[in-house]
Amino acid sequence: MIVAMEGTEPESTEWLTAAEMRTWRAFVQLTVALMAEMDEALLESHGLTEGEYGVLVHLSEADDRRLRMCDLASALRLSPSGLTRRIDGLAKRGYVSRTPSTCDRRAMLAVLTDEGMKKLEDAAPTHVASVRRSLIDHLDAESLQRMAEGIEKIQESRNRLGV
Amino acid sequence: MIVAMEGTEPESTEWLTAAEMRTWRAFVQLTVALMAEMDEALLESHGLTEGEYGVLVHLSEADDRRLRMCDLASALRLSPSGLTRRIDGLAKRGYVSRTPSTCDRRAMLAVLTDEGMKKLEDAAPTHVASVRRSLIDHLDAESLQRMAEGIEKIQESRNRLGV
DNA sequence: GGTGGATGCTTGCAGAGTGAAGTATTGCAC
DNA sequence: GTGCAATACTTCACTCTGCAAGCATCCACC
Repeated sequence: MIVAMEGTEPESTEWLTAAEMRTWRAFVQLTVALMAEMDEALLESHGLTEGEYGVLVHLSEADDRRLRMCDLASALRLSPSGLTRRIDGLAKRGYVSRTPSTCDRRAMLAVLTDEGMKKLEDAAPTHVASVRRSLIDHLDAESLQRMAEGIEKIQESRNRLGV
Repeated sequence: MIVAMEGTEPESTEWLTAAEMRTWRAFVQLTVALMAEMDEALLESHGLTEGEYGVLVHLSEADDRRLRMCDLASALRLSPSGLTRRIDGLAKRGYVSRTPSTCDRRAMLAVLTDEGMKKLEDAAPTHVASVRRSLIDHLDAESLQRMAEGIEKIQESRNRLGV
């Protein structure tokens, strides 16, 4: 493969060693599979996409169960228009409502309704079970710990370098 | 948060501990950021999406630089129609061509053109650099090794259980 | 206290993906 | 060999997303 070196020396800054390449590919493959499984499980059992579930989770954790659209959008890494439409869908089903902000009349607040909270409480066990079944149950405590450390290390380093 | 337990006991099969929850969230957050960075870097510098790059990579590694559409689709985890359109785009730019299979007249083969191969060789360093800059350079050799082991372990276990 | 740039949201449009339907071909059962 | 299910691909209709444009509001500066 054209991006992998034959040797195993890690000092190159240009190419990936074969081992690094394998790891990268495995990582990508795993994450794609994981996300697909999460999504399917939740959609099938509760009619929610992972994206919609994410909205409910974020709102449930916010003060007063409400967030400004723009804050929610950046938390979900979604464009403003993307969020508008996602909230449209959730609002139509009664899980979220919109309220204009009193302090900034430009802003809209997305509010988790009681029905939405109920839906979230309903769906959460399915989501958690998926996370367990797809990922966590495949690691013993020590490996899990190490993976967590690795992820933390990456995030730290990335944040430090401002990526 | 409604899916995280307060304690740290790992024995529950229903809920996630707070630590597990943190790890899961960090993982998701990291992967989303990573994929976005990869995609942006490649698109900006070479006008290829990660998906299109994937097509070129797979074809470049295949015998005779060609693959049946259906095999390519499953390798890329893409629906048949999705692949048709993606190949349309690459064919329009001359990187891939289509040839009917001689042995099975239902099948079409996607073939990597010389121009496509050149494009791939051109784009690969960018992709590799992204992988380094976004992920691999943030880990020392030992941590990288551990992460790789963890991913392998997960995949093994998942395969064994037929997930 | 105006005014101009920044900010927040929605809408129109375009791109990429999926699933179902349609067509062509294969291959197994009989 | 004939019939029929399975397979391979494309097209169509739809969804989801982002960008650009448009409108309302805010804020900072004169």
